[in-house]
Amino acid sequence: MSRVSTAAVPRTRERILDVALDLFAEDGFSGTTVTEIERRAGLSPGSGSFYRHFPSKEAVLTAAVEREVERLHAESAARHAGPADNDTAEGRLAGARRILEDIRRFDRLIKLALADGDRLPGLRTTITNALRRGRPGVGWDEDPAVALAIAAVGGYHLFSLVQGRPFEDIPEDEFLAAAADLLRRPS
Amino acid sequence: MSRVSTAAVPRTRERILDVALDLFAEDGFSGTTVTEIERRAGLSPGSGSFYRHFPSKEAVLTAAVEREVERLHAESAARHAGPADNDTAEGRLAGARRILEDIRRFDRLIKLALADGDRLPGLRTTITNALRRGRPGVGWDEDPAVALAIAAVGGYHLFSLVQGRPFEDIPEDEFLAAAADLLRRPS
DNA sequence: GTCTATATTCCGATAGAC
DNA sequence: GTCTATCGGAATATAGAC
Repeated sequence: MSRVSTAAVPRTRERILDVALDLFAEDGFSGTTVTEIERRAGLSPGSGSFYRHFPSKEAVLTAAVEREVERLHAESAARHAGPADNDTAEGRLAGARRILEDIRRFDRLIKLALADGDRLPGLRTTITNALRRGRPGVGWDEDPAVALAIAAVGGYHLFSLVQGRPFEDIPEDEFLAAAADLLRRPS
Repeated sequence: MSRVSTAAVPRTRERILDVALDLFAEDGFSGTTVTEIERRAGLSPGSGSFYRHFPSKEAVLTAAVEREVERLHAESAARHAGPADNDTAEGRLAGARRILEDIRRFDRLIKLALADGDRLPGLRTTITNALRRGRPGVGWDEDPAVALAIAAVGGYHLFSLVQGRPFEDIPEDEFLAAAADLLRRPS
C-alpha cells in the first residue's frame, strides 16, 4: 500500500494484463493489436500509452502468462485439498467434474499453447507441470484410469470447442458420468 | 489433360494451396503473410504473383480448407470399408489406432478450427460431419464406449500437442491399448 | 501516466512490362 | 504467369507536451 489510492479501479498495468490474456487466447498473438489492448484497457486507442507499462507486445504476453500460471497455481493448492474418493459413484463423479473444471480454468493457456506454443517455449512445460500438480503419485503404470479419464474429459472439452457445441451433442452430465465410471478401481 | 506440360512440378495454384494450409495451421491466419506463401511456393517473395491465382488471402484460406476436406473425405471412404470388429482384442486395438490416425489426418483442420474458427463459420460443422462420417449409427445413448474412446484418443493427441511430447509421457501403444479396452461390448 | 502526433516498418493488394 | 515497382493502410513503437 504505497499509495493513497484505494484503487477501486484496478491499476492500469493489471487491466492491461487482464484484457491482453483474453485477446491473445481469442485472436492469437499476431491477431491481437496493441491498439485493441489499449482500447479495452480504457486507454486512448492508438496512443502509445501501453508502452509506459510494457516495453513490447511480446513482453505483455509473457507477463500475462506468468501471472495466470501463478494465479492458477495458487487456486490449485486450495482446490485439491482433500484426497480423491474413487470408491463411490458420487466420489468418482465429483472427481470427473473437477477434471473438467481444471481444464476449463486452463482453457486460455491451452489455446495459447496450441496456437503460439513456439513463441512461448516455457509455456508448454509450465502447463504440463501445473496440470500434473495436485494429482501426484497417480502414475500411468500404476493405474491408467486417471490418465484415461483426464484424456477423455480433455478430448470432450476440446472437441466441443472445435465444434462450437457439446461434443457429438452429448450432454455434459452424461459424459462426465461415463468418464467417472472409468475411475472405478480395477478389480 | 488440357495442356502439353506433363507437370513434373505441381501447378502453382496447387503448390500455393499446399503451403498455405501448412502455414495457416502452423501460424494462424493473421500470422501468415502472403509473402511467405509466395516464398514457399517458389514465387518471388513480396511480388504479388500470388494474386494471379487467388483474389485475396481469405480466398486461399477457404479454398485450401475446402480442398483438404474433400481430400480427407475421399480417403475416408476407402479407409472405413470394413465394419469394426470389437469382439477381439486385436480388432479393438486396430479400431483405436484408426481413431488416432483419423484425428492426425484432421490435425491441421482441427488446429485451424480452434485458432480461426470464427473466421470460417462452415469449418466447424464440416469437421463435425466429416469426423462423424464412417462411424454412423454408433449413437451415444446406444453405446457410449465409442464416443468415450474417440474423446480419450483425441485428448491424448491434443494434450500431446500442447506439451510437445506424448501426454504424460505415456507411450502411444500403451495408451491405444487402454483406449481399445473401452471398446469392449458392455456385458 | 495519459495524451497528440508521428516515425518506421510491414503487409495486403495493384499496375504494367515481359 | 512471373517479374519489378509501388500504393495505401495498418501496426509497432517513439517523442514530447501536459
